[in-house]
Amino acid sequence: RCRHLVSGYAIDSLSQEEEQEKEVAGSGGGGTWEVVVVGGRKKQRRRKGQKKVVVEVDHGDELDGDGGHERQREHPFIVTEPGEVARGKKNGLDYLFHLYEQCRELLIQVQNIAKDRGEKCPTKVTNQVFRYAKKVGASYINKPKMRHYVHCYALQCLDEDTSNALRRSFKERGENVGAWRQACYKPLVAIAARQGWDIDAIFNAHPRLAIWYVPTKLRQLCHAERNGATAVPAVSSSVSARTDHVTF
Amino acid sequence: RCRHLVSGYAIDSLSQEEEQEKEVAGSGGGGTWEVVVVGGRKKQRRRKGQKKVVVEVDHGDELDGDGGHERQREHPFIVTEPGEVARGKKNGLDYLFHLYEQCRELLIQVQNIAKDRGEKCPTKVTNQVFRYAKKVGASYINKPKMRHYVHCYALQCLDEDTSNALRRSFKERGENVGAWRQACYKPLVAIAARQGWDIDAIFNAHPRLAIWYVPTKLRQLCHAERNGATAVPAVSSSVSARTDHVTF
DNA sequence: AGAAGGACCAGTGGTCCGTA
DNA sequence: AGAAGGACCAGTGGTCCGTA
Repeated sequence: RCRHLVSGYAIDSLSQEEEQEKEVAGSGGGGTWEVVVVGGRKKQRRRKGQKKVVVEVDHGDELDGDGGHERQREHPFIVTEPGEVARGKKNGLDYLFHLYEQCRELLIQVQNIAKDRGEKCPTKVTNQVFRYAKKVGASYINKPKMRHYVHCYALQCLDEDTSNALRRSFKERGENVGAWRQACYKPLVAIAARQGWDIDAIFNAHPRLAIWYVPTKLRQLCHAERNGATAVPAVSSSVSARTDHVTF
Repeated sequence: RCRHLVSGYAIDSLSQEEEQEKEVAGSGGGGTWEVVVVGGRKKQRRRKGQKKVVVEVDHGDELDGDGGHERQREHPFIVTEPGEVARGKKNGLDYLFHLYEQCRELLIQVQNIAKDRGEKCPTKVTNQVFRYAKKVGASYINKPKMRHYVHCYALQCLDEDTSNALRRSFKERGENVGAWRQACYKPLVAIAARQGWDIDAIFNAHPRLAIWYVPTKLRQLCHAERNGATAVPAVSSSVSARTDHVTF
């Protein structure tokens, strides 16, 4: 239950490669730790319609004869009930929420360092915090994952009973994580409706939630729901595809 | 005294070129307006040690046969007493401070638009605000200028008497704007000292100042002054040159 | 020499899509 | 098919330095 978090902070910058050896992967919701290092290499991806020439650079056999190691991916999440430990190569939702608490601790450390140095002090979980997470060995924390599930954590913060009920219901029905994640939007929009639709204010009023950016899609859903129940695209499909872009 | 500010807001994006015709330059501190359009073109600058090949692209004789116009630069600031109107091709410090108030109004407009659209709402004067300023014709507002004098405006907000006294003193001694600007740091650091050194908190506590980012140099001076009066580099020289960079 | 501001650049927020 | 996350990209904060 008590997660390991490398404490203290080192002083100099650190490349991603330097991290590759000390891999730590969280397991279920329990206290187990697996340390895994696996081989293999990745290729660059190519962006759609990017047409640009990609030069394949081979980093193999460089100075460090040791060769590269590939970081093991975290086990996928499954829908678990509150308190339930995921079995097999899966992680449960208590563990997911725990990662958000860990990010908060990391942010606090980053803030303290910044204050000490007289530098500007982040109030949100920024890239700097994710970089710091890597640096102190919490390499299982990454931006795309944390941003992906922010609204799920928001529901957990703002209405734990509803969050728990949703988990039980989706587990019972054998739904996958993606379906559960989608379903988290609706009760949040309902909360926003009760509180005057200001989702930013709702996030900022909650001490653990205030450090997270409001996810774009949640913001859009609140906006759409407020402006007439007309043509509200059920929480399933992508709102962003329908967004008119009008800027200055 | 009552400055013109284009009201209402247009809907689509606007390139910089489209702005070039409706140039409005503020004059002194009075109510005069000069509308100036002058000819000429600029070249790209080349960055120091950049060695990269620069392709000169000629945009002349494009669709709009009218040809390009060059924006007239704003008149330089001179040190004026409170209430004093700058004469000749100069702008006074009341006008400088007025620009900060105008930025605040522009930010409020940008915020209202964002709220209407359900988009994220800036709390500070961001690039978006400067872009909006250009769009509504306030092309005499630009980021480098506003950032350059933020701490001078901060002093004006936080201690108007000291700010006024400093202006009178520097005018009397015939000092130029740069010297006055430098001198604004010291009383600000003194204010910070009295209030526990938290310059961010000081900015945020003031309604008109809270929308401005704390300037790097002011932050550094506060930090240096707090950490022992030892080796504090008189406000004159660059602090940034002495800054150790230690990041993650 | 003193000053205004176009334009650059490192690092951000946001998330796509090649990967497993 | 479902999911994790490396890596990309448009637009940011910050300010240098070519310009007048």
